[in-house]
Amino acid sequence: MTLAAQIKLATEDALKHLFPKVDVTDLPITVNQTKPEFEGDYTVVLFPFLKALKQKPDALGAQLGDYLLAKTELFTKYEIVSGFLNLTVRDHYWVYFLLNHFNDIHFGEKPKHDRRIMVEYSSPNTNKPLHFGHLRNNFLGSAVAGILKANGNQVVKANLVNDRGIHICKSMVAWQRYAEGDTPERTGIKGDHLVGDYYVKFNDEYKAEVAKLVSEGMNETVAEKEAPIMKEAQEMLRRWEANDPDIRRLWQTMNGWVYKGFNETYTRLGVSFDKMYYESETYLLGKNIVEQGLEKGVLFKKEDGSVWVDLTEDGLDQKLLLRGDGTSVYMTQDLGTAKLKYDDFKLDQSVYVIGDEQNYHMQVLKLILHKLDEPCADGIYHLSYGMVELPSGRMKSREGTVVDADDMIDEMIELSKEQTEQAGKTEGCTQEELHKLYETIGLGALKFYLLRVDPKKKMIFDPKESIDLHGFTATFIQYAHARICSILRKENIPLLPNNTKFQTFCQTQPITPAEKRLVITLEQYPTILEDAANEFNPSLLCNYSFQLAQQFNSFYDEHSISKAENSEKKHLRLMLIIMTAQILRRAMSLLGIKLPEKM
RNA sequence: GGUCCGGUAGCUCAGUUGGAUAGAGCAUCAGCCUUCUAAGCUGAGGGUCAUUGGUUCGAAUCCAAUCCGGAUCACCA
Repeated sequence: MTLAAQIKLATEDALKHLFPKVDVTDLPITVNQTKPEFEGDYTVVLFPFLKALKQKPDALGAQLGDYLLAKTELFTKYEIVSGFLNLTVRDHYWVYFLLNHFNDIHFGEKPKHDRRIMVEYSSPNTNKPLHFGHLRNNFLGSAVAGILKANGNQVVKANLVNDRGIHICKSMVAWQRYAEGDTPERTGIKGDHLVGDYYVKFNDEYKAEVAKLVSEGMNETVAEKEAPIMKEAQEMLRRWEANDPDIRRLWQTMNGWVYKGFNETYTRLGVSFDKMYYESETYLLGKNIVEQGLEKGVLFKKEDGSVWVDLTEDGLDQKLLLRGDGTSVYMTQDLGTAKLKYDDFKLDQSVYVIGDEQNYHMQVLKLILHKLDEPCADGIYHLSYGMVELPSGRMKSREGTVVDADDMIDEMIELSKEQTEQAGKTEGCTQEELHKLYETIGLGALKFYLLRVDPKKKMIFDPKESIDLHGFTATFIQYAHARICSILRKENIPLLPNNTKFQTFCQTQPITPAEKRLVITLEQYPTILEDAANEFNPSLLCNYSFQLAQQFNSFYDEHSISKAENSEKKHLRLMLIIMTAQILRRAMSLLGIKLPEKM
C-alpha cells in the first residue's frame, strides 16, 4: 500500500477512536503532499471535519497529530498551519521502502488476473500510407495496451484493417489505367506509398474529368456522378462484391504491397498486434443482429423496407441500419464486429482507439447494442483522441498537406544524429551502436511528443519547428537514465547491506531533501500506473517520468554517489538511483520508448 | 439549430473526486563544467485560469448563462 493510502486509513482510524459518537465514515479524507514552503511531507486537510465534529482546526489537528504519532510508526512530528495538518515522515520509512523495493523489477505492477481487454488500434485504410495522425493512434493504442497489461489484465491487441470499399477501388482503377504494370519491386517504391500515389492520381484525374464536364455545360453535382473514372470505380466495387476473379486478384496483389509496406513501418515503430481483422471478412456481419432486433421490436422498418433504430428518447436521431435493398451500412458491420470480437475472446472490455470525429458514431454503436441486449455492449470504451493538426489547419491528403509517417521517422532519426554529433557524443562508439542510438533517440522523441499530451486534446504540430530534444522530452529521460548507468558501471553494488548498521545509520544521519524528494516520487509510481490504466491515459506516465528524471538530475547535481560521506550513504544513494533507472525503464517501455545505457 | 469536446504565461502543455502564494517545458535574461555524462543544474522576468453571476470556510476545478474555437448530426466509411 502506498504511504498516502496508509495515512488516509490511519486518519480514518484516528477519527473513529477520537470521536466514537460521530459517524465519520462519510467524511472525505484528503491527503496531499505538503507544499515545499511548509515543513512536512504529507498533509491532511482538516476543514472537511470541522463542522461534523464541532471542532476548531488547531484543537482537532493536535488531537489527530498526537494520535497518529502515538499509534503509528510513520511520523516523527506534525505541525498545524491554518487548517492543514502537516506530517513529517520518519526517515526509516524511506530507507526500508528502498531496501524492500529497489531491486524489484515489477514494482508497481499488478499480478495477472483474468480480466480480458481488447485494444483495437491503428485500423488503417489500404489505399494510402500512414501519416502523422496514424502515429498518434498507433502509439496511443500500443501504450494503453502496455499499461493495461502492467496492471494485470489479459490484453489482446487488435487491428481492424479497412481493406475494401470504394476508396480501395479508386487506387485500383488508377493503377489499372496509368501504372503500366508498375510494382514496388520494379519501381523501388514502398508498396503502401506506391498504392497511395495512385489514389492521389485518381483524385487528380477525377477532378480534371469533373471540370471538363462542367466546362461542357454539365451541372457540377451531376458531373461528380457522371465522371467516367468514378463510374469505373463504382463498377469495380460491384465486381469485387460479386467475387469477380480478376478484380479479386488485383485487389489481393495491391493489398499485399500495402501490407508489406505497413509491416515495415510497424516494425520500425515497434507496434504489433495479436489479432488482425479485415473488413472484407466482417463487412457482411451484423445483419442477423439487426433481424433479431426487428423481431424483438427494438428496431423498426419503414415503408421502403429500410430498417432503423429510434434514438430520439436518448436525445439523438433515428439511425439507419439496413438500406431498403437490404444492404448494410457502416454501423451494421460495426455491430457485427463488436459481437464477433466479444465472442472470439470473451472480452470484459473492448477499447476502440479512434479519433474524436467518431464520437457520435461510437455513442450510437454502444447505445444500439444496449438496446439489443447484446452482452458486449457494457465493455465498449471509445478511447477518443484529438486530431493532429498543422498550423494551417487539418491535414488533407488531397491538398498534399499530410505529414507522411515514414518521412517523419526518417527526419527524427536524422535530427537526433545531428544533435548527437553536435554535442560531441559519438566518440568511442561503433557505427552500428550509433545507428541504434539515433533510432532510439529519434523514435523516443517522436513517441513522447505524441503521448505527452492528454489524448482527448487535439494537438498542433509545426513541421518547420522540429521536435525539441531538450526539456519535457524522451531525450531528457533517456539522458538521466544514461547518467545512472554510467555511475553503475563504475560502482560495485553490495546487494545485501548490513541491516543493523543501516538502522543506526538512518537514525543518526537523516536523509537530505533531494534524496527525500526522489524517494517520495519513486514511492508514487504504483498510483500513477494504476491511474494511467483507469483513465486510459499514457500522458500520466510521461509527466511522472519527466518529474522523476528531473528530480534525479537535481539530486545528481547536489550529491556525489561515488564520493558519498560514508559507505552507508553511498549504498542508500545507489539504491535510489538503481530504483530510479528501473522505474524509468519500465514506465518508458510501456510507452514503447527505449532508454540507452550510453548517450 | 441539437449534441459533444476544448479555452490556464509570448508559444506548447500540467493541474479539474473543491484545499495553502496556479506549475513545467520552450523562448528571453543572469549564473554554474579541473570534480560520477552541461542533451544537465540554479535563479529572474512573464497570469483578470475566456467572461459574468451563483454555491461555501475555501473555486482554475462544481452549477447557470454568455463569448470564442473545433468535431459531429448522410441510404459515406
